[in-house]
Amino acid sequence: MKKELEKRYNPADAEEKWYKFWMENKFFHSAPDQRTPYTIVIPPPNVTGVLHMGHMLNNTIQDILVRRARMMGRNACWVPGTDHASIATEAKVVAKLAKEGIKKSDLTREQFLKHAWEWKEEHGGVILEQLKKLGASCDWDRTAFTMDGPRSESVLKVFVDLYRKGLIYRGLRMVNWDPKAQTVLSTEEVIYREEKSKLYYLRYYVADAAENPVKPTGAEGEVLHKDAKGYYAVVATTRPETIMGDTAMCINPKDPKNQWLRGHKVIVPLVGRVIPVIEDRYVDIEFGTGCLKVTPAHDANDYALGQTHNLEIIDIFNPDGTLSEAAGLYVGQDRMDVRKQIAIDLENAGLMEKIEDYDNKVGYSERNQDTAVEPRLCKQWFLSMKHFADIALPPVLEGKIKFHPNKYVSTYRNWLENIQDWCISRQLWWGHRIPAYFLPTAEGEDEKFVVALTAEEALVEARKIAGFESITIDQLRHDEDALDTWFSSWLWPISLFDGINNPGNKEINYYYPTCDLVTGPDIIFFWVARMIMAGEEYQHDVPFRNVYFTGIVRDKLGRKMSKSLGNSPDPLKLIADYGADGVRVGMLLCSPAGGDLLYDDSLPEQGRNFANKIWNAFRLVYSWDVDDKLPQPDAARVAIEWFNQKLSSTIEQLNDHFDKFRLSEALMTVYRLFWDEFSAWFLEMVKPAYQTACDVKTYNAVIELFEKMLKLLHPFMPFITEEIWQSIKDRDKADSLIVAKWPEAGAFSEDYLAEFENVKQTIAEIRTVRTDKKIPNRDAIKLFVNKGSKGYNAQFDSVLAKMGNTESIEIVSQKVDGTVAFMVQTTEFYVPFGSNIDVEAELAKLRADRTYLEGFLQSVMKKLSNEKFVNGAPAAVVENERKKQADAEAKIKAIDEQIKALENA
RNA sequence: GGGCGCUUAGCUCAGUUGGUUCAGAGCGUCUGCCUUACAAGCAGAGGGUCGGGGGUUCGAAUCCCUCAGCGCCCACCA
Repeated sequence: MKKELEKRYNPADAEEKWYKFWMENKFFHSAPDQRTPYTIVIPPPNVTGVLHMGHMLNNTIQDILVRRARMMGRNACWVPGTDHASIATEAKVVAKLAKEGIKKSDLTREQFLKHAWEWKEEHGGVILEQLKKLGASCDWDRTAFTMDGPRSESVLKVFVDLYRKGLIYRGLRMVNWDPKAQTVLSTEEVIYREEKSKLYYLRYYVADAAENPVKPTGAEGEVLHKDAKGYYAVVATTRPETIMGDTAMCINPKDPKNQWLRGHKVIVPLVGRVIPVIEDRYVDIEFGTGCLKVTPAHDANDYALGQTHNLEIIDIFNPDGTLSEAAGLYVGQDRMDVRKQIAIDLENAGLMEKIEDYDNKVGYSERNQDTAVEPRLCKQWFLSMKHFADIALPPVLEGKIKFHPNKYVSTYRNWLENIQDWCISRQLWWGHRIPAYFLPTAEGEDEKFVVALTAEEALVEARKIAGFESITIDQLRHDEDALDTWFSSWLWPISLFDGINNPGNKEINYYYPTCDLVTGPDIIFFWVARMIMAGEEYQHDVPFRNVYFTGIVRDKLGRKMSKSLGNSPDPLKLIADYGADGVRVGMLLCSPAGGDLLYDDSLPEQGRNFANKIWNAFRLVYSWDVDDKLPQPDAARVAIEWFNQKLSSTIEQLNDHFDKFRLSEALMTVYRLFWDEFSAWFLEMVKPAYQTACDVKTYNAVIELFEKMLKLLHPFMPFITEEIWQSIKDRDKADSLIVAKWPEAGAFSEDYLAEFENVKQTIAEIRTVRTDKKIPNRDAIKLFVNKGSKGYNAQFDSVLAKMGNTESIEIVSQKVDGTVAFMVQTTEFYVPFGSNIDVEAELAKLRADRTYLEGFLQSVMKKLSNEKFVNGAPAAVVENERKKQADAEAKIKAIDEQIKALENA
């Protein structure tokens, strides 16, 4: 006895049941074999992160690709994992400790890391559990972590290797300092924001007027400032708090305004330090007053100037952004507070010329967007990028790696062609500790270090250095810094298969290069480009063939989803409300590659409704009784033939969409196929009459077609399709839709399908007549067909009869009295109107149609009477126009006859 | 300042090399239906001079120029 099915699909039970089933049967697991591999590595989410809408979109897409590949017979391997996310995780641990009253600075490295690992164990991997709810078919046996054993070992080995290749070096550079996290950042990690700020004009009095009197040069446009205290220069700055670090003032040698300052010395306001006026063409004559204060320790350009002009460097900040002893003033106060205070003090001292409003760009840490980044002079580890740019550019330009959408190729090239060296050291503990060991050196002596995998190896290296032959391991000081997180991420497609530690092993040989990478364009530099570099360097091959860039998930108003705006829905709640399948469909419905997704609850709702539609189609078929003695109705025979062809044609389109990564369109193609063609047309055509059974031939065909539909739907909606797959007929225990074979497109004829569209149109017209003339659906009608050239084919009569509920279909040669007419292509159909007919309304409609056709005909005639067109256009196009002409003329003639008939009636 | 991209129906987007009635889809809107799979549904309907202007062509949403608006990335203008 068949069980009673719920009227609405209930996702919760099915999702849990089938995910468990897939796991137990190891359908997600992959091991190298004879099949062609299909590999995706997950963009590892932060280990302590939680699922957000961006992950939902990204992982839905990956799962769709993986599931389809699996059904295509590929050995699908989707490797999951998490990222240690050095800076973000360390910040979380620091914050957590702070709540408990523990300061990081009071802990040893070991103590801190213990807390961090505890935190990781507690919160780590939650996000992976959440992905399971979404239906992600990852090979969980392969779950990796960027800081686990094999990955850490890979990172260190690569560091040592690149150092030995001379590509990693240590250098004193102006770097970006995050005073909150107290670490340096790479240039890529700094994001600039436009801000309303102030431009302060400060007075720098001439210091040496006594021995070197100020002499106006008389140059045209010269600007001299003088008051009771003497001559002074005016310097415009956005950062008055840095004047304690000023060691020069700079003018452009060609600036007429400031010629008189040449060779003088000026006094830094408040500070009282006497500094030289230097000249450099770097200074923009047009900006401000043309006078620039030079603070070599706190601005990259000023630093360059300092190098050129041999200026003293005074670092006035502590690592936490407060003023240091070196500043002399405001010591211990925060730089932002000092900015406000010093403006007041300068004003009071009569040293402020004026203050103007100014739009400025300020750099912030990508991870910590409330603290401005401070340029700071530091010794750090760098990776020389020229070599990597050289090897990473060709595969993308030559199309060995394809970007979807393609426009990001320009972005990629632009970045690589202007690449800067990568600062890879971070002043953090949570991360891969840099395998460098410093040797003891005297004060003021240049640092000495060795790079090696372990302290023991470092010792061996160190002892080779003259003067250190008898050094002990305790005397080596392991570098305190950790590596940038991306220095491990860039190895991900290799390190997941242990290709660094075990070059050429079976796994790396089989799975590498991976196939598709799905990620956001915001990490094209951080991650995508660098993976290509690492891939070319260590595998001598690309890490992936295709990169699918997802858009950003925004709210309905186009705002980025964020915690602070509170406009981001909870993904797990969405899954609970709409079902995982519903949410997946919703995410994909309107997200073209590279295009932003404007999320709205109506999207998963549409997905849920679609799931329900599928469910009810199943309920219908499920409810049929089968009678093997019944003959197959002709309508069913025709319907099956038609749908087979329709299906084949759609599979071709669908595969094409997949091949071109047009996933939204792929989904929409299946959506329409199921809803419109399969449900609204096909099932209605084969549906047995009320309380009658279905013949066995039709039933079997319907089940088979339904199965094919389920296969096409499965990548998008894995749960409901598996649920129905398992219920629609008896199966072996381990049979599963997830490993079913993707349907192949059979033969089909475009002409046949087009002809069938005429049948559908005829049925639609009959329905319209029924509605207009208030003829109930249950009343059978007579249908007359005026023999026409196209638009009617008797082979579809059975379908026409069933769907239109006709009692007869009769060929006639002229309009039948007491009928209304409609036209499909050039064929006229007549349906008797039961009761009254509104002649005037009918005439008005016909005349409107006629007017339209007249206009259409005229435009066609215009083309055909144009000799240039007839001679210039391809014959097929011209022929087509002739057909259009004939059709239009035939239609007009028919309408005229109808009008005449009505007028006479 | 440099580079890239976008502008098609109320909304989100398709529209491949110019040429089938090419002006489309989904959603929304409107009308009528609780028809025995599904009201989370069914049957229909309306809606756009393809951002403006100019050009090439027999023919332009599609190619070229120009203007306007929007978005993204890069860049040291204090």
